[in-house]
Amino acid sequence: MNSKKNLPTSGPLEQSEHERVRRQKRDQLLLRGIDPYGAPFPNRESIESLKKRTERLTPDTLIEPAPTARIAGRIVLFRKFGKAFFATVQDESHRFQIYVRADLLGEDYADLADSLDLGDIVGAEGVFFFTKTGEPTLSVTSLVLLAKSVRPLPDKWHGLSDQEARYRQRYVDLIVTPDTHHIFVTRSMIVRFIRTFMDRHGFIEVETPMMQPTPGGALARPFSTHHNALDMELYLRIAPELYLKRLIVGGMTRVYEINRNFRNEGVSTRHNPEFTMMEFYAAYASYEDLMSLTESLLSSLAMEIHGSTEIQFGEHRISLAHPFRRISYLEAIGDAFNLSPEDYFNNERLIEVLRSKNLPIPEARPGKPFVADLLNTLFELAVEPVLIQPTFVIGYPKAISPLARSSQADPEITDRFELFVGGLELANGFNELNDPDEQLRRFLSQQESRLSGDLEAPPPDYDYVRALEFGLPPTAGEGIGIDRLVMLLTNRTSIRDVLLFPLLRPEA
RNA sequence: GGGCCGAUAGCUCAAUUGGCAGAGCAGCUGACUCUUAAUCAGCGGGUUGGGAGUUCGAUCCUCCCUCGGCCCA
Repeated sequence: MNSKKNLPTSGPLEQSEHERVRRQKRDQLLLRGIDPYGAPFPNRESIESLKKRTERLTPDTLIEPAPTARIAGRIVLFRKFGKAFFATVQDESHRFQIYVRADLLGEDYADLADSLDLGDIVGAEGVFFFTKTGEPTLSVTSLVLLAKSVRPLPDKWHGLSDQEARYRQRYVDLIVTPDTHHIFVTRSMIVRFIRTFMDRHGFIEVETPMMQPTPGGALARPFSTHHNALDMELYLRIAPELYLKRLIVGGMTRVYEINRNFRNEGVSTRHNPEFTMMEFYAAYASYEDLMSLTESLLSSLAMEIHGSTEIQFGEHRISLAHPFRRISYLEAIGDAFNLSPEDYFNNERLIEVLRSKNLPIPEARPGKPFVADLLNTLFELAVEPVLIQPTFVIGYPKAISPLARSSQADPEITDRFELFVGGLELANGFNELNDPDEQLRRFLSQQESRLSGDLEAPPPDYDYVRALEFGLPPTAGEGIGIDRLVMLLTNRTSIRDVLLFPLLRPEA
């Protein structure tokens, strides 16, 4: 039996000496009639606002009466003297120094000063002044403890560098890592900008089911769950696609949705089981229109976030100025491997190339065109990694694009594009299939793959076919991976750095 | 799924052919009413991720497990 288990504790977690000391301080405060988890602190001014309000003052121009202020935040630095102390208070990512003197606080000083710790949350009221060294400071006339922190913060200088701890205890990471706070503020700005952009372009934002009786709109394994009252199986959506197109049938001409998709797949620096996508559909438009819209969105977004269309991503300098480069899928592969057009769909030739480059040969999968996997392997290994500057890949063969509409000019090619930036697949768009009979045939063919073991093939959605039978106008649709876009614009190579709470295994 | 790397005090990190596990910050005690990573003096703090093996002796070597990071698939 661990001796620590015998010590007083309010929870199941073991306590360090630090915690025991802090809990004792907290209990002392209670005995003196001070609530360590104080009341609300109304009419508080943010430190950001206080700094803005006083930023033009200098020690020479500060005249009586000096401004007063009422702020609140967490003590992140603490410099104590005999009967006075300086503390740095943090509110959001902003910091302000307060100066607390026994002779100004009277009896309150002794009660509080001895029991304050780094990490405590306080409210302070006082008068603005400059110290000898010119630091803007609040001379405190009233100080209240708003929340006692009974766990010590990480090293005030080194912060939290253990990646695992930063993901698992994001609350601590946010307190001590200004960069982390900044990423999520930026993420919010990005999403807000996209919404405004889409609204300005005549799209309306909609919300469609996250729980679907028939998962569809992508090739991926879904998460499943159960609805008790209706006693039915439901699936967390892998894409909103089929619902959004139903809305186009219903007469909405431009819709978008920014929300989570769920795919029951592995976790990596580029994949999280739940991730955020924007999907949007425009009736009467073509995938060419969507490419233009995407170029415009990305370059104006870069201007908004960075004040420039030039951004840094890892070792690369990337220009998001439009237009973006366009290349053909097959030609890109052909160029990389010195193939002639008659080799493009020749399985033996493609396998030969893979062998010669010592690349893995994919296994044939039931119900899936083998050539698609061969081409994709070549594409992913030789083409994607070098697509650093924004590039639209177009001209995808029908064999690897089961959801897209065939081109009128060349039935073997689809009217589809994918956008790559910094080696990341960022967007995927195409002209939508609107022939209900062809749609049904593709559903049934996918059903066959499904029955022969392809767990990524979705089941037929007969209601969607019925919707198409009422008539879907020619429509172009696109999905943009929001997490990857945030990675790009915040220069992060792991998706976990742009998710507040990435999925991790349970703690040991 | 595979390879490499990592897990030591609350945090950041040391250490030992295999021989009492150390520092800085944080904490505690004391001094100090203009500091800003405050300073000065003193003190306490460890199941070295978990388990097994080898050994007189394991934080260190071997094996298994857990969690994470990076790369590959």
